[in-house]
Amino acid sequence: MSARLNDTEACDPKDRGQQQRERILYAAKRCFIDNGFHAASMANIAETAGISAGLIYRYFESKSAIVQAIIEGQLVERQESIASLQSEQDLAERLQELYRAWRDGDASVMNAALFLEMTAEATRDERIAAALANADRSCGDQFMAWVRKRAGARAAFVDEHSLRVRELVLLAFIEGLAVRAVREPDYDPELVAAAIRCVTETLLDVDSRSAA
Amino acid sequence: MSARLNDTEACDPKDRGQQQRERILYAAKRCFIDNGFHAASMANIAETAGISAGLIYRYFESKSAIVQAIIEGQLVERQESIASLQSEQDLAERLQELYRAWRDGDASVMNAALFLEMTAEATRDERIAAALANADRSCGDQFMAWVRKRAGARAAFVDEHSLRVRELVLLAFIEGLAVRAVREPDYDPELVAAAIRCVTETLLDVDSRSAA
Amino acid sequence: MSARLNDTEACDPKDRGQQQRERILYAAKRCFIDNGFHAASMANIAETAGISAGLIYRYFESKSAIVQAIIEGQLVERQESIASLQSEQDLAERLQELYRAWRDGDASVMNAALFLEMTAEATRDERIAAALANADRSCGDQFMAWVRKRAGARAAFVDEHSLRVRELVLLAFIEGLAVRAVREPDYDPELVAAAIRCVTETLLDVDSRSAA
Amino acid sequence: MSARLNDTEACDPKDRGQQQRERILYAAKRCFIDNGFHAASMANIAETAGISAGLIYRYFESKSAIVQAIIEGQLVERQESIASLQSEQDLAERLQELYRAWRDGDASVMNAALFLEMTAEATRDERIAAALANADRSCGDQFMAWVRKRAGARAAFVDEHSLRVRELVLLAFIEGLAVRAVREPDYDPELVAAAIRCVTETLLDVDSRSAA
DNA sequence: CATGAATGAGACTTCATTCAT
DNA sequence: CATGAATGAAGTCTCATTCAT
Repeated sequence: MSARLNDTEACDPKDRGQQQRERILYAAKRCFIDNGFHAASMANIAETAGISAGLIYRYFESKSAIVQAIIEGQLVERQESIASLQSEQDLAERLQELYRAWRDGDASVMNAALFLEMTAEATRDERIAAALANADRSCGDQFMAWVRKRAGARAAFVDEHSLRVRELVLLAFIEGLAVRAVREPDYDPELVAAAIRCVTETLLDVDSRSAA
Repeated sequence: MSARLNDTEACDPKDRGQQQRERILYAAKRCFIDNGFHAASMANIAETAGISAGLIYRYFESKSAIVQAIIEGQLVERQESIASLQSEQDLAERLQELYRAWRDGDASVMNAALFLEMTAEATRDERIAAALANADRSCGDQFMAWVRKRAGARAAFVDEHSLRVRELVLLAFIEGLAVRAVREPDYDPELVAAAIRCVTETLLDVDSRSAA
Repeated sequence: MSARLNDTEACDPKDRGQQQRERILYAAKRCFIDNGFHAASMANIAETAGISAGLIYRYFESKSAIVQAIIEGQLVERQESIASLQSEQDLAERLQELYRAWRDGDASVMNAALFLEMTAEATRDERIAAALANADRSCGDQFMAWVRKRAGARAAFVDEHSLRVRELVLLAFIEGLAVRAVREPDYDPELVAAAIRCVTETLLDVDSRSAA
Repeated sequence: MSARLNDTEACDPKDRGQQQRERILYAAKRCFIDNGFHAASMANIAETAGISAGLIYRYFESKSAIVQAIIEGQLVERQESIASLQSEQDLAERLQELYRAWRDGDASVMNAALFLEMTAEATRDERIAAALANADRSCGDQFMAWVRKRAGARAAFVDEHSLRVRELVLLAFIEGLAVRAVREPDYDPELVAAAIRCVTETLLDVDSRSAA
C-alpha cells in the first residue's frame, strides 16, 4: 500500500473522497463485467478496490447506488461524445469505435454485457430505471439537435415525426450492436462497418427519406 | 399442459419425463420473466410447476441447465417462426408482434429483459454462449435463405455480401428493439411501426440498394 | 440427536412442523432472556434449538415474527389464567405466583426482563405493538368481566368509570411488579404479598370505593 | 448548552472536559429516546452532539459507559424532584407530569421505553444493575422520609412495615405507568389522573389504612 | 418416483472501535 | 485535542442443493 504506487498520492486532501469513489467505481465495473451484476458481491468489489467491504458504504449507499453512479458516469461520456460530433462520416466512425469498445470490453468505457445487464436490471430496480431513462432522454435530445443542425447546414428541411423515427431506428440499431457484440464476437470488421454505413447513410439522407 | 394431464395419468409412460421437463421449463420461463433470472429461486419454479423443489433435480442438473434448455427451446420457436414467413409485409407485421411481446412480457415468447440477461450471461457461461451462437447462426442462415427466395421470386439479383450486411442490420435493429422495449416502454406504437417499416423497406428493397 | 431423547419422537408426522416451531420458540425465549432481545442473534437461537440458522426461516418469517409468536403464546396463557380465576383471594394468590415467576425467570412462563424489552420494542416495531395491544385489550376485557361477575355475586353495583380506573390501577401495579422484580430481586416475599393484598383489597372493595 | 459556548471558547479551562461529557450525554439521551438503546449508533450520537465519532472515546470508555452515566444522572434528577416535594396533592400532580413525560418522550426527563430498556439491560449488565439498585434505594429512602414527615405534620403515627408496603405499592404503580404509557399511549388523561388520585389518596391516608 | 426438511455457504449491510493525521 | 477514514466482526436473511423418508 505504498503511497506512490496505486494509492492516494498524498496530495490534495480535499478530494480524497472523490478518489475513493472512483476507485470503487472502477473496481465495481471490473467485477460486474467479469462476474455479472448479481454474481459480483460487495466483498468482491471491496477486494478488487483493495479496501474493506464496510468502507464501500461510506461512499455509496448500496450496491444499486454504485450502478446508478456508473450509469451517470456513462451519461457524461456519451454527452461529451455527442457534443463533439462533426460530420455524418464522423458519426459512422464513432459508431465503429463504440462497437469495438463494446466487443473488447474495456472496463474504462462501457462494456456491452454490462450495458445489457443494466438495462435488464432496470426492469426490477426503479432507481436504475430512472437513471437510465434520464440518460436516454438527455442523449436523445442532444442527438436530435445535432441532426437538425446538420440538416440545416445543408438547407434541408426535416419534419419532426421523421426525425423521431430516425432517432428510434438509429438508437435501436446501435443498441442492437451491443447485443451482436456479445452474441457474435467474431464478425468481420468490414461487415460491421458496412452495416453502420448502411444505417447512417440511410438515416441521414434527409431529402430522399423525409416522406417515409 | 392440458387440463387432463396435470397429474400422474398413466398414458404413454415413455415420455412422462419429457412432460415433466416441459412443465418445469414453462414454469421457469414464467418465473424468470416475472422475477428476473437471478431473483427467481428454484423453490419459486417448483411451486409454479406444482412439484417439489427436489424433484427438479431429477430432470435438470442445475439451475443453469434450465436456462440452456430454455435457450434451445427458443431456437426451435424462432426457426418455426421464420419458416412460416411469407411476404415482406408479413415480416414487418411479425416484427411488430415481436416488439409487443418483448415489451409486454408475454410468457409464451421470450421477454426482452430475459433476452438481455441471457445474452449477458453468455459472456460468463460458455455453454450458454455456445447455445446462443448456434441458435443465431441457424436462424440467420434460414433468414438469408428466405430473403434469397423472395428476391428470386421477383427475379432480382442480390449479391452475397450485400445480403450479409442486410442481415446484420436487421438483426441488430431487432435486438435493439428489445433494449428499447425495456428502456422506454412507452413509445407510441405508431412510431415503432414506422421505424420497423423504415428498416424492412430499406433492407428488402433489393434493387435500389444492392450497390450499398 | 437420538430420536427418543430431545428430538422428534418419530410419531405423528403431521405436526412435526408444530414441534419445530415450539422448539424454536423455546430456544428463542431462553436466548432473549439470557442475552437480551437485540443481543440474541438468530445464529444463537438456532444453535440453542439445535438446528441450522437458515431453517428458522422455514418456520418464522423474521426475528420479529418470533417475538410476535411468543407474545401470542403468552396471550393464551394469560387468558387461561384469567378464565380460571375464582375468588378475590385467588386473585391475590395468582399475582404472587406471577411475581415469583417474573423474579425467577422461568423460561416457560413470562420473564420480567423479556416482558419489559418486548414492551420497549413495541415502540419501534409496529407489528409487535399491534400484537401487544391486541393481547392487552383482550385480557383487559376478560378481566373486567370477571370483576363485574364477582360484584354481581355480592349484589353490589359498580359503575363503568370506576371499573376502568380500577382496571388501570391494577394493571399498572402488576406491570410495575415486573419492573420491581428486575430492579430489586431481593424483596422480602412477605412485603410483596402485603403490597398485593393492599392493592387487591382496595380495588375490589366495591362498595366503599365506588364513589372514588 | 448555552448558545455562547457551543464551541471551544477558552473560559474556565478546568472543566472543559465536563462540558464535553454533558454535551455527549445529552445527545445520547436524545438518540436513545428517538431510536432505542441498541439502534442508536455512536455515529448518531456524535452527530447529534456535533462532534466526531472518535472523540467520544476520549470521554467515555464505551457505549455502555454512556448508559451508566445517564442512569447516574437520572438519579440526581429524581432526588431533586423528591426533595422539592410538598403536599400530597403536589405528589399527585408530579405523577401526572411524570406520566406525560413518559408517554410523550420529553428529552429532558427519561422516556418510558428507554426506562424499560435500561431496566431490562440491568439483567445482563452488572454495573447497570448496581447503578439502578443504588438509585432506587436512595430515592426510596428519601421518599419514605418525606412520607414520615408528612405524617408527623398531621400528628399521625405510621409504623415501619406499613410504610414499606406503601412505598412498594406506589413505586410499582409508578413504574407500571411507564409500561402503560408505552403499551396503550391513548388513555383518556382523566382516567390516568383518576387512577393516580386513587393510589395516592389510598396510600397517604395514614389513619384509616394503617392497620392493613 | 416424489417430497420437503435441512444444510451451509454466502449475500448485503451496520457499527463499535481504532489510529494516522 | 480532534477528526473521520478505515477495519473487521457480526447481524439478518436467502437459496441452490441434498437426502432420509
